[in-house]
Amino acid sequence: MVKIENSKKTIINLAESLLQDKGFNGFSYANISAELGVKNAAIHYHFPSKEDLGIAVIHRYRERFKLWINNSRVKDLSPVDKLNWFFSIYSNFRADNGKVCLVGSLEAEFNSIPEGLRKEVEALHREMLTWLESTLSEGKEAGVFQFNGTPASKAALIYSSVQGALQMARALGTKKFKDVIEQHKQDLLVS
Amino acid sequence: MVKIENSKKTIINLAESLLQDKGFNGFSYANISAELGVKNAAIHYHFPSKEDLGIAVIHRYRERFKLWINNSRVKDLSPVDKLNWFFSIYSNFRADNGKVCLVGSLEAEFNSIPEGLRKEVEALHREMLTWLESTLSEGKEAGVFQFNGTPASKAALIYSSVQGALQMARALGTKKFKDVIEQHKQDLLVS
DNA sequence: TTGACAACTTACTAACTAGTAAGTAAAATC
DNA sequence: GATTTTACTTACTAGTTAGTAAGTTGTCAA
Repeated sequence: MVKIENSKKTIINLAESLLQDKGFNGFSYANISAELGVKNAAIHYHFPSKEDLGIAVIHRYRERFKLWINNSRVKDLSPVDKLNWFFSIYSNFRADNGKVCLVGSLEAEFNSIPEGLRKEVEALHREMLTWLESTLSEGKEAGVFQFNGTPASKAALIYSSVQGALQMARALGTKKFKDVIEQHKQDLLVS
Repeated sequence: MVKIENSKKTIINLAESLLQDKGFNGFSYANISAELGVKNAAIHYHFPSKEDLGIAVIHRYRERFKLWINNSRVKDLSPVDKLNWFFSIYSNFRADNGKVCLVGSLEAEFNSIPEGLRKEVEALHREMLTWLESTLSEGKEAGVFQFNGTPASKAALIYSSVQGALQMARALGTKKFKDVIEQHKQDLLVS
């Protein structure tokens, strides 16, 4: 009998990677079990349904994001550095590896994924938008960001753009993604 | 024997709708044949493989986009109205019906779709970006648009944002999409 | 040392997937 | 009027999917 080390964590890691790579409808339990050298029933033991597995991936990401933004290494940054940190989540490793945002991947397939997973995606999206909004607000008040409109709609613009740009990078290359990030900075930063 | 009227066109219509709704890996030939009241082999007669069908959908969209932008009803518009026309493609009917951009849908699943389809998606994306870039360029020269950076990267920003915002609308509602469009106008238009 | 429990395997199912080969009916062409 | 072509149906396949029930093994606690 093959024992998986840190089974739950290892399975979630793999599922997260597959989600970003192939999408929810693009991977199967067989992909995971084959990779780990176990039978598919071993995956079902930990996550009875695919919906459970998907939810676990997003839930962990929500917890992680909450930890990040409340950790002093992010919380105490200047608004400009907070924004750079946010962009770096996607620039380092994701765009270069053809991976996309979990939220974007699942929202693209939103009408063909289970109900419970949709709720989880919605919650994550709201949480990330809320953080981005308050960061923009903070920066505007501090006089380092300039933009018209509300912080909420500017946050929605930036977030949706990052989401779309990661997908764009797959077809048109990483450079396009980096161009978009630079453009956001030019639009936003007071020079 | 049930005869489909305008069979090829009707099948492509349905496939396009399913693509925008469920994604490439989220629909099957059975969905289409059931909807039309025929057998799945009837669909295979017109489009031997699913890749063929996907390519046909994107190819038709490319032709349609080319016709639109070369038609005087769009070509002769002012830059501002061209941009409004572009936004209206997505505002009217797509965002409200939970449908997303074809390009976005397929790029989100890029690593789990057939090779030939990827090429077609890439071509469509390039064509749309090129048009948007030249529209932005035209508007900047005419003094009706204001933005830093190159028209190319501003075009990539706007396009990726529309793509992401359509996906966002599914989880967070249509209003969020409309906020993003308004924000783009505020960012861009000379007041 | 025993028993309980966790983490698997074995072996299976029912439903669905894209795709095919051969047959049929109606319409168009000769 | 005969023949060819188009657009389907019938009937099937091999592979994959998520999911389950029952059995096995290794570990840890009493």
